[in-house]
Amino acid sequence: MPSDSIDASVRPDAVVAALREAILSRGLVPDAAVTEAYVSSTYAVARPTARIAIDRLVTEGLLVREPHHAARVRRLGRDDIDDLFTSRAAIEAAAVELLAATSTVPADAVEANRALLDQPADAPYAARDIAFHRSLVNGTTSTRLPRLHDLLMGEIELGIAQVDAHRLRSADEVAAEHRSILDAIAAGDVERAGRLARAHVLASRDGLVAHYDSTHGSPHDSTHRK
Amino acid sequence: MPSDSIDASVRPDAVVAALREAILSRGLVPDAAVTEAYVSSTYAVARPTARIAIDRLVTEGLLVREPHHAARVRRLGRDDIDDLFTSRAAIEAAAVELLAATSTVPADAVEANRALLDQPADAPYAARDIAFHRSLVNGTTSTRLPRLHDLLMGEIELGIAQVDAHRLRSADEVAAEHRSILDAIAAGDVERAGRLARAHVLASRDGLVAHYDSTHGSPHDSTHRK
DNA sequence: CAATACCAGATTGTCTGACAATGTCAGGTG
DNA sequence: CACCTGACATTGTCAGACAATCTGGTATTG
Repeated sequence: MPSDSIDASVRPDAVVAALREAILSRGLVPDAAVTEAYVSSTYAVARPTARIAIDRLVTEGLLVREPHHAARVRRLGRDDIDDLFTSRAAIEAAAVELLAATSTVPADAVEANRALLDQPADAPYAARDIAFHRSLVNGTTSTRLPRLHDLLMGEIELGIAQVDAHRLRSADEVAAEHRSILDAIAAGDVERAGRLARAHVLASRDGLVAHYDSTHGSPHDSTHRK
Repeated sequence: MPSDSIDASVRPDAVVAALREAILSRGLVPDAAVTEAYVSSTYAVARPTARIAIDRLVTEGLLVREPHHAARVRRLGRDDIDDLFTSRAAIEAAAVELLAATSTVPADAVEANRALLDQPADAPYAARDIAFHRSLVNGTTSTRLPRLHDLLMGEIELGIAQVDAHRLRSADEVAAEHRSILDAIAAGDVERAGRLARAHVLASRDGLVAHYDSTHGSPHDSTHRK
């Protein structure tokens, strides 16, 4: 009972936000059925409205649905994590290259990275890390790159929640890499900025995938599909 | 769009397809109002169903909507074209690099490129060109890259329809570049394949933008609000 | 005569309630 | 024990209704 903290203006949006929160906080575990009736009664909206909210989360990739079946919370596998971060690396590299081309360092990216260091060393920093990356992409003049990035980040947040990986690397280490990316942008070094950004994201990918393998046992797969 | 909704028997999906067709074929011109009532009566569905269809096209970017206003067919400006192709270049380069890493040449990409050459020289080749690019991205093992690519291509098709640009370059020329990309993939040359793919898409961008400038004269554009 | 207040129409945003289609699963039957 | 059947759960869609909100024009007012 997340209570009815929904007096937002647009109803379906509020429901989407509440549902997303529930999913990402693992209030709804992977494979859990999310029926229209459940959403309808939990958030005190009509079933059509609940249906719309579920629809949106399906297109966001947080829920999956087959015809005439209840939607379920998506379970991300090793290959999904791999794919998500590989795609994300491409987007972020492109964004960072755009920034470097005009030596534009987004102010809130700097701010976000500072916040990352101000945290106590043992605090989970995933949210602040993500904030940094988002502000990088949002700092470009592009409107499509943030759109694509958001799409990926929604699923990635789900993946991070499912692969219960806190602090695979230290916040200091991560922040230092962020710093070097910002430096390359400021220097207008397009090639280096892009390379660093790509490497940074791919390192996260490899860390997560390795962690996934070590916790889920199965050691072989790679580019094979299920 | 064709990303997940494979069941065409679903009403809203059918309406979405029909509406998209109408928009891309310019049956609905830019800035034309698309009210729920219009969709409802035109396609003989209830208003809620029409609303859902409009919703989807808004998230696809073909329609724009402000609260309490009718949705309108999106008008793409110079900056939009630029942004779309720049983002697309990043996606396609990433896809082609994935293919080259395993020297995987998608069979239907070869086929699509052959079809491009078999066309009479003066025929519009936009559809076949797009088919080639789609099959490249779909040929990867990634599931997210095609999703992102589709999102961009939907808007890009709209842009190509709006900027009435037939054959800025000859089909032969385009097919030759495709050929060299396929060669690089077959050779497993990741760097070269990515570079060629990026250049190929950016060349299209520059051609379209130049054409836009020459036909629309004024260097201003984008969504005009009052 | 100009500026403002206000009213009517259009359109969206959401609800209630209903019904058919489809998929699931437990029980009964041979 | 395999198989059929029918109740149940859930989705997919519809119809109609009503309040909220925006637009544009008209009437009121200074």
